Amino acid sequence: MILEKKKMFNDFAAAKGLRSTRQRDIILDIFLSTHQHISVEDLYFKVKSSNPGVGHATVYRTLKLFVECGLAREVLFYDGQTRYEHVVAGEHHDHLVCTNCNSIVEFENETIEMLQNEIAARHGFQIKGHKLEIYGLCSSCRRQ
Amino acid sequence: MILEKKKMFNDFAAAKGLRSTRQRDIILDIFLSTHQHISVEDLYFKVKSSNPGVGHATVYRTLKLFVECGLAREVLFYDGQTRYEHVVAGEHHDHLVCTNCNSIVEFENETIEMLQNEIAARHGFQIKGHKLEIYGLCSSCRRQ
DNA sequence: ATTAATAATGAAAACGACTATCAAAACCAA
DNA sequence: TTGGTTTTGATAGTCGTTTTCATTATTAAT
Ligand SMILES: [Mn+2]
Ligand SMILES: [Mn+2]
Ligand SMILES: [Zn+2]
Ligand SMILES: [Zn+2]
Repeated sequence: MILEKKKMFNDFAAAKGLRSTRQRDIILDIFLSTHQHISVEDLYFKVKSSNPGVGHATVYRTLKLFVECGLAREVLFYDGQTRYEHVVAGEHHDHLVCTNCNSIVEFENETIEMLQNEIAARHGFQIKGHKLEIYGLCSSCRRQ
Repeated sequence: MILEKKKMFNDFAAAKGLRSTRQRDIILDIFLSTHQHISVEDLYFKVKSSNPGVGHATVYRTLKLFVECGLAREVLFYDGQTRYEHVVAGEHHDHLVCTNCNSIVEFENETIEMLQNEIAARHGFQIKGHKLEIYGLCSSCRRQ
């Protein structure tokens, strides 16, 4: 799984004529070891803790490469920070976001996806992507 | 319609113990005269053109009051600017956004709204709001 | 009307996430 | 090795927005 993704990035880099660097390897390793919607800042701190030399800008730059090669997806939940999540091949999901504790639940809904296609078609749009987020209070925040 | 909305704001302000100011009246007038998803910057320039004295910060502050009182809704389409649109009582819509020319088409879909409620209920969420944006190429941008 | 308390304003500075710059370092093909 | 090219990281800059704070306006009480 992880090796597979590393290969994915290496192939992408090779095809693009990118050089192989220690920094990109480190950032990929650490990104692959994280779960769910990590902010650039958090990833940067994780990287720094084991590799103090790595710079801010490199983390930003490298995450964009991950998106370009299909390893990561940019997610924005309006706390003003860009987050990245892992792309799982053939999978797509949207998010329930708790406005109190910021916890996130992922969900999939075929019907909604289908309806979106219909809506786009009806308006002559060629869909490139979409963003569906449901905001509210998660079950544990409701109780308190 | 416009008088109704002005009353709405006045009532809100009174209930909140806000003072009535020339600036807030001006900004409300001009906001009510605009259409669809205006950015703070654009509204600020509109305000300035007839009332050069009004400050940047006041426009930002006042728009937040409009949202709080239910007159306006914040919309973010990821060009990095916050936009505001008019709230029409009892109406809700989502957006198709052209990634090429930035044009926006509004749509409503009962089924999707219903499915969102189901999804939230299934996960124990109490919905506060949602955001559904479909990104793609509009019909005229497709042709070119 | 005058006053006094307090809220609102606007110019300017600060903020925060991100991007650009650029000299130094790393990479890699020859 | 060498040398051309890419990448890096410190730092400065950008941009939308928020904060600060001295000044001004509003309002309720006199
Ligand atoms: Mn997710
Ligand atoms: Mn709209
Ligand atoms: Zn919660
Ligand atoms: Zn278009």
